[in-house]
Amino acid sequence: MSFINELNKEQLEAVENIEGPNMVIAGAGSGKTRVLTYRIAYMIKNGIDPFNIMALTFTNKAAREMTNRISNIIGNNEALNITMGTFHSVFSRILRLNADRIGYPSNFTIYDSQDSKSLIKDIIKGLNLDDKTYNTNNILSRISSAKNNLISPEVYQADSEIQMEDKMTKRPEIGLIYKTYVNRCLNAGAMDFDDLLYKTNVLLRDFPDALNYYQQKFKYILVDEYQDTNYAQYLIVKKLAAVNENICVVGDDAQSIYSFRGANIQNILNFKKDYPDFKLFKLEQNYRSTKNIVEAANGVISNNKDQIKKRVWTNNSEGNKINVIRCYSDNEEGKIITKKIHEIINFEKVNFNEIAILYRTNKQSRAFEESLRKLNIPYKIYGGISFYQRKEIKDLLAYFRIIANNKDEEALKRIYNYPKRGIGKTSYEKIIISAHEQGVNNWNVFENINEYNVNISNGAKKKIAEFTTMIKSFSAQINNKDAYTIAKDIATSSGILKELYSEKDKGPTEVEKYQNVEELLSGIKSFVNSRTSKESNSLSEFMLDIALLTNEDIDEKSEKNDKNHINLMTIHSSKGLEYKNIYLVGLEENLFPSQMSLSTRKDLEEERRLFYVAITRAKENCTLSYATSRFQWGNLITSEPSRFINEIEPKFLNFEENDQGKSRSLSNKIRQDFGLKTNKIFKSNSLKKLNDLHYDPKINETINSDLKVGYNVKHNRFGKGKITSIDGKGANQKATIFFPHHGSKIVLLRFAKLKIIQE
DNA sequence: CCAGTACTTAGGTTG
DNA sequence: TAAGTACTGG
Repeated sequence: MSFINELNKEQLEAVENIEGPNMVIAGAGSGKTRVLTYRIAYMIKNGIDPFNIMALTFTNKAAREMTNRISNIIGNNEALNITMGTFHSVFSRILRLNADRIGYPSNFTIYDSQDSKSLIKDIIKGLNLDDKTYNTNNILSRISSAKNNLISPEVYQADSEIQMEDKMTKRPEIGLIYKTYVNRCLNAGAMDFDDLLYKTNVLLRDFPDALNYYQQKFKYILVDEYQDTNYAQYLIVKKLAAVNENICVVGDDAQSIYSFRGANIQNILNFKKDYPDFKLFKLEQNYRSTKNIVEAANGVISNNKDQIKKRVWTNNSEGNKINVIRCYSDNEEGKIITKKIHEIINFEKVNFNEIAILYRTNKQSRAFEESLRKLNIPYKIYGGISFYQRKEIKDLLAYFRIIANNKDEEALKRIYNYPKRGIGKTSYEKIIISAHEQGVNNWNVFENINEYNVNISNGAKKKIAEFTTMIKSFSAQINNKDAYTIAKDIATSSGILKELYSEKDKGPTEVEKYQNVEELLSGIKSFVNSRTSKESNSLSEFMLDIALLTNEDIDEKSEKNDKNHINLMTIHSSKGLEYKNIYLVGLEENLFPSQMSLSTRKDLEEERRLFYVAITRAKENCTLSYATSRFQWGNLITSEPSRFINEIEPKFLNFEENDQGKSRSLSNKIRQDFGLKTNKIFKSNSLKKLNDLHYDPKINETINSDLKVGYNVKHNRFGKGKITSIDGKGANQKATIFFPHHGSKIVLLRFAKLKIIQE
């Protein structure tokens, strides 16, 4: 293998030490992926059977890319025999093989977080608890963190410390909710994301033969992004590696950004306790970024107390300073950044795919999306709602789910009356109550509606019988027909296709829904075509890890996957990626760092690591921007620049003038801003005050100064009308408009998108 | 049971 | 703002 000249000394050592416990601490841009791929290729070249290797990655995409790269290095398809993927996907497969041992059917459903939330909401309602004290999201994250720490409902309810915490927050029944939730999932033959890790631990704990089998099988274990593993993941790895101790973990404590998901930075710090004779390799040379970027990032991260000692350095050129741009509003930020991008594309001939806009929260993408569209710059938004999460897709999938697994309660809830078939919510609720009284699954009552004494009309009972007959007839066929044939049948017989087809003329959203369903069906068709004769092409097979796929996984497979676009994503999803030009936007206090992270050092340090991750994505140019005002839930809030800008040494920064308002934004004035601290949040009732003081006509383009009394305008909802008066100033400006069909209305100009009609 | 409407409330990152 | 829920009258 000719890799020796492609690796530096430390990298080479990390590649060649394949026995025993190893930890690779890999600074940003230090060639971590290269080390991992070469290491695995080296193992295979040295006679290790790929079937004995397990490599756990952070995303499915990373796993696919690594498999390809290894194949290229070793020159054959052996890499396909490595067990490689995310924790969730690898262990969901193992769980399916062993499902009967832990009381699950092998075709168990995987509940996504929508399903989990909906179930928890149900339980809270069923227990007659106040849904404000028992906030669904809070409860779910509490349950999730219990599972990630392998705390069972019984332990949860018995643990005095936990009980104390819940009493303090006046939610003593969380334990009961947790217990009910677990039972309902078991009853429905469903696992949520956390169960995939939790139940794997149960399997390895309670079934020594299974543990032994997988210990023998996975003689070599590699874990990427180890800093982002949680306790449940840690323990799985520890158990599997216990016999052979050929374990290699790779990570960077400075890039740990998933504690909200239970990730425990201690896992990386504790490695030496579990494996006292471990070897440590530090990759500190950064090959990605310029000196300015590397050193600016080092300075920022040094503000954190908890970290492994290392000094990331680079031989690359000094490069440009980091630009800082001030904007007046979120919309202006969108326009200015987009304009900058437009310029480098046109004048510096930068390719679209060398550019990324990174933000803290998904909703920030909107302003950029709009401006990019106006300038005709192709872009792709990563993350956001996955294809499989769309309502129309989930509805059809719910049919597939319940056909594969009749007990899937969340699927039943979605579709018992979709499309409308005359089974009302009241009837459904009566059935649930009856099922709970009898201690059976909801489906049991559905399929035997006449045997249970449920007080609903005979008409409704008849509809229910028709519905269950349909589902059962499909269930009977599911293993005899290929996925596409049966999926198409279901889409037709259920009435979904007809329903969506008939709504198509309502508007573009409806057309899109129909197209999405068509796309799902054609995806199933190509799934069927791609299967060899040895592989199952059933619908159940297709459904196996649908819940674990992200948009990126889907795009990757699709042929129209055109990479020539600029990239928009959250900082979290930018992990592991690099771009020549990074635009890091929304650098404001309370947004980044997020308001929720301000109360503890631990949370704030994680935000700082997130900031560190963000700037180290940049190879050559990094631009930071912030807006001094921003719309949030219909209210305008003012904001101060993020403290993180201040944490970069000034010698690395270049405060750029915002050329949309040169006269207003002198760089020394920007610096003054940094002295200010807390944000003032203006709620609706104090909006007036704000407008009188701060209003800038350029703040929001929707305010149309061209409007005058007497103009004929068109309103989205009310149609044509005539302006009879305009009053108020700035953002509070409103018009009274007379609409022939709706009478006189007063509208806020900043919300009403009025079009002037030329007479 | 259903459709249209008024009201409420959302804290953020993901497999 | 936007999404989801509760209410109301057909």
